[in-house]
Amino acid sequence: MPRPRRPLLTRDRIVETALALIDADGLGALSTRRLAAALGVQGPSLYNHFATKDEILDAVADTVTVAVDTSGFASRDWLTALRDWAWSYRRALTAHPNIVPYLAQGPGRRPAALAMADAVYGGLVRAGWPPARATHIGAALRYFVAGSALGSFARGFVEDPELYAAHYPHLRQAHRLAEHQQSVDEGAFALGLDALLHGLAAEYTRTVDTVESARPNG
Amino acid sequence: MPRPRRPLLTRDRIVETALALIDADGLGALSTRRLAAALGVQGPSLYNHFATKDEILDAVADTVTVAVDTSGFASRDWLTALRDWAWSYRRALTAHPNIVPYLAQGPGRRPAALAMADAVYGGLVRAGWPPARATHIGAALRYFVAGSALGSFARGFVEDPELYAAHYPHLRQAHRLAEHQQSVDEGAFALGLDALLHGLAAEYTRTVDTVESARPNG
DNA sequence: CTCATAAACTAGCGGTGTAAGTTTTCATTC
DNA sequence: GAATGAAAACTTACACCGCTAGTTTATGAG
Repeated sequence: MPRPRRPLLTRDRIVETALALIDADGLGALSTRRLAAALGVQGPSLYNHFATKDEILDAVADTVTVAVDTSGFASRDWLTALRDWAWSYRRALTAHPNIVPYLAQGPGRRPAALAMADAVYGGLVRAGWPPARATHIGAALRYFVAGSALGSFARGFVEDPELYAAHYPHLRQAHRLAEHQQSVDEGAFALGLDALLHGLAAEYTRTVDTVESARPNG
Repeated sequence: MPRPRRPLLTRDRIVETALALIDADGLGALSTRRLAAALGVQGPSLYNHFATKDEILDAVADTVTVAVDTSGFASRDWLTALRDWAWSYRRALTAHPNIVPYLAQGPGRRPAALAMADAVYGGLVRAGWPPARATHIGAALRYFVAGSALGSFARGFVEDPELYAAHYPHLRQAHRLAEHQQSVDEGAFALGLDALLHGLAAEYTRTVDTVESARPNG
């Protein structure tokens, strides 16, 4: 088949289909040939639109990140903004957990990821956090959200009662974690996020408020 | 070459070499053929000692986990034990960051990972946390530690000043993050862990202490 | 001494990412 | 409107991948 009258592929169609395949069968199951087949095309044709497979994955990762809402940093207090962002971030990632290991490596050159980092860091600095602290806070929350979305904690435990009964006395009920996967994973996230933010709020009054009030114009 | 007089391979030697290759060149660069070559052997010979490549990776992941110290749960208060464990866990993972994406998928059937989960959960329950809360706390800390070790936050940002200058005003200094990688990553971890534990301590006095004192024998 | 097992080998299957070169169509310029 | 160069599909091919099957020979147990 030569060049068709109307292109069979577009970058958007490729990314969309790749995400669907990743969601359905996992990151490891995405090959250029399978992706091309799903698009009704031969493998190498993809390279007319992307230079490498990683470039496709970058685009997929960024479309997932686009869904993250950072608008709170423009309109709410920093603590509320942080909480809303963290939940939105988590929702975006858990909607497509299989891409998380790729995405979690950092923003790289992906526009949506960079825009998110920019909004978070900017919001924290504007709220009065010293730059170094703002970096640390953004990183710490990213650690927590990415870790929570990287894989289900609950599904990490095999559903085999005998495995635990023998050698791990406290894990006797671990084989039942999978049943309650969502409530376990989400409950752990909620608890951890609340604790984290509680601790940050205390730190804020301890450092930022103190510094503000010590300044002539504070 | 037929069966040699003394075995060329042992499970330990395979795991050791695999970890060294992963440390040096990344998880993606570990192939059975490259691993075998590093051991002075042909690829398929590995399958006399391990059934699949994943079984090798499981063994590698578990040797990394063995280094994690959970002894605090037997001798210290739960908050100190949690802090010591988290730091030890982080040190073990950051010593071999390339295996973290594999290891972070859950304990599976890996003995060291299960023993760690057992110690943490058991310690928290013994300290008075309700079982569901103990699960959440263990999961939340695992999220945070795994997320922090999954990849450097600092190295996630490209060292290209122009990338940021144009569109991401608050990230103007992001290209310099790599210079301070360790202090950024570790500072973020320290800040986040302190905040998390601070929040958990508050939660403890709010729930567990209250319940204890409300019980007849409290 | 016999013989099943263990531990290496070679050959090969179906799959991978991607480079190279071909063909035809589209869009632009004279 | 003709010429031309880029675009977008194709086929072929390479080097590598995990793993299976079958072969050979040394080992260790009966």
